[in-house]
Amino acid sequence: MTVYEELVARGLIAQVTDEEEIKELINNGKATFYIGFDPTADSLHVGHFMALCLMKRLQMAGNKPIALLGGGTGMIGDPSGRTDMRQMMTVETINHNIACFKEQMERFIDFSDGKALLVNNADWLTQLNYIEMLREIGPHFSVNRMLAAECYKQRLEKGLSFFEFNYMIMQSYDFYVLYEKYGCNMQFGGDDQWSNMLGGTELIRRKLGKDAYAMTITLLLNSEGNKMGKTAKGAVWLDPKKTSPYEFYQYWRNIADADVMKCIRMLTFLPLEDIEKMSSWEGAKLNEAKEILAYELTALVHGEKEAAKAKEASAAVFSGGNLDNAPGKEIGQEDFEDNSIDILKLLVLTELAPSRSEARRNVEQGGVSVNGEKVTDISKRYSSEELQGDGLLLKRGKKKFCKVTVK
RNA sequence: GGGUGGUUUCCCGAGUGGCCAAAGGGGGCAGACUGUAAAUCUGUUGCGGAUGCUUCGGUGGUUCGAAUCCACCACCACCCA
Repeated sequence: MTVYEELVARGLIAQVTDEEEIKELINNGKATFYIGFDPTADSLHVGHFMALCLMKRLQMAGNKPIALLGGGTGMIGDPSGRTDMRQMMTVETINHNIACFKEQMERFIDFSDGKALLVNNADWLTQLNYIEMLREIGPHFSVNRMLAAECYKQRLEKGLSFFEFNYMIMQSYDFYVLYEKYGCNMQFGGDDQWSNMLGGTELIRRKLGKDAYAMTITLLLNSEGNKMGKTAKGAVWLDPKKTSPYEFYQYWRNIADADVMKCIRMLTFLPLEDIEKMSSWEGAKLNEAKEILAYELTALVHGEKEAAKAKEASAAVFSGGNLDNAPGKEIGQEDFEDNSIDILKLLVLTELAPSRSEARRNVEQGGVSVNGEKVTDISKRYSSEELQGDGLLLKRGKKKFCKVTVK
């Protein structure tokens, strides 16, 4: 099976500019392609992860990836598919984020010996001279056409500033620069990037009379049509300090039935034959698929060891067993009053509840238990002796646990 | 530059002087049911143990009392230039 066929089979490809050409290039390792990452946060998330996996797949097939960090484009912010403007970031924040991205990317992609490149578009975008720039590439863009682009639709109703409108031009210019500098002949990106990417291929054609190609990756949506990898509290991060391996594992373990197979197909590296076998699983059996998905992804992102720990902790917490790896929290002597601590404070300290009010509600509604026993008294206190040794296993709701011990 | 409309709690959106911590919906959380799924039903959803405290773009003002009235400022949308 060729790489291209595999990508199709996994449902990763959304749109392509020229299917035959792209097949030919990537199947034969002749593509030099780039994917852009704007440094919008201090960690990559699941959406980026898909892009990185794609890079890896193509790299394994002999193609050369370029990871483009958006130190320049990040100064503007992509308005595609958004209803409001992104918050402008300071240069310091952008640089910090870039450093974080770099570190995480190096764990996935092999950048040694020029097998892949890591570049920052701030290197050329910030050097541009406004007038020169306008004369050089301005004539190649039609405002009429830009406005017709799907990605601006929402913004044309809510308002789009000239500032953001330029994003597409910057991204197109990136592609052009990379083509000239590194012979980059292909761009990949999320499906929401389609318009921006076409801008690039068109600019290259108009300026250089050469063909370049673009391909978008299917956005990972759940059965309700929302982007995956997002929780009420925000994104599911790849940085273990922001989303612990346990939380990461749990996110995938709790996925909806309708989405499991799609995720396994799109996100894991399991062979397609194995995935085929799983696709007939139904009902409770699907739970096994969820375990596999959670384990595989956690292993890819955090390593086998962390994945095994997360799996064990989950098993322990949900069906009994060794709790050593369960999420835990140590509290200090200073948190005690008269050598004891009340249940609400424990819930807040362990971050199982965001505030005492919320914690109180949880207790009142019968959602809190300690060492398996339901707690209904909001003024219940625990002495520091009770927290010695193995500590207490606090549980809020069905899925949130924390083992509290004293320092 | 001129005009009109707007800015409400996580989001949408009601509220136009006291009965407002603020309707309704979405989302979240908890409970029941289950398979750590979905659907459904119930409760809950600013902070605080409580008398209470802090919120309705910002700043001042009117009033016994303001999310609601006035002034100025900021931001946004639409229309006219």
